[in-house]
Amino acid sequence: MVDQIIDDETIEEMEQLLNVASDFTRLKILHALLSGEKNVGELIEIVGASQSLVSHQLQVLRNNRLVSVRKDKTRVYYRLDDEHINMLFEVVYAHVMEKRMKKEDY
Amino acid sequence: MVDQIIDDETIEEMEQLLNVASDFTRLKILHALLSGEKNVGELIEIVGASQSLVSHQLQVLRNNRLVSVRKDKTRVYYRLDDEHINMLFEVVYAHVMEKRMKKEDY
DNA sequence: GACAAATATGAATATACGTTCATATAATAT
DNA sequence: ATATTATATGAACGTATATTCATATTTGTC
Repeated sequence: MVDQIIDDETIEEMEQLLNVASDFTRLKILHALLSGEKNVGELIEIVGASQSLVSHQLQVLRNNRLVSVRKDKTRVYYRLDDEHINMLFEVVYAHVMEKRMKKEDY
Repeated sequence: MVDQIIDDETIEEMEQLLNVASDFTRLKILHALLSGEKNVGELIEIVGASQSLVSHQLQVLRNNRLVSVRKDKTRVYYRLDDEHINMLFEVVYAHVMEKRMKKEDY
């Protein structure tokens, strides 16, 4: 399926998505959202980063449409806007685990 | 499966993998290798980047064990060292395609 | 050994970006 | 209206890294 020719524009878009995903703070946010929507305060708590940092990174996730927003009074709730994020997590997680195995029997 | 608690060390390793994958040149190299092993000269041709750049990026892929190496006389052949790369490609590709659909009916 | 071809490596540069700090905005409550 | 809570935003800084240029290394051939 993917072992066809992929044009450069598509590769660039793939690069873009992977770039957004390849940050510790954003990964923690995405992971937190796997179990359902959370507001910013909750995310700050779970991720363990500063308010400003979490807010900035949420902006990045928003701009790239990985998350969508819902406002309720003063709270802002974020949730995953993409079913593929789950699969992305699965694949990357599986990779990391396998590499860990291989390392053990060096 | 992944909607469990994932410790920070694992997240860091996921970040690391995604970082390696999130580069245009490296993505093109990985994509070229999906169809089978290639030597450096062939990769330079396919990717359309300079000899130095391809060689540098191959080093990054090597260091992170995404590719493995085989030498034959003066040629060096690279191939994917991981079955998950295929799946990673599939997932990211699917994501990009879906986002493209959604954009069309803005 | 000298030379050529294939690949790797090191230094230098420029740019992108993650994080912090300070401040702004928006909504609610008193 | 003021104060408070929740969230967003802008500037500044430091660091990581992609790319280029020049040079080194390795292997094979003459």
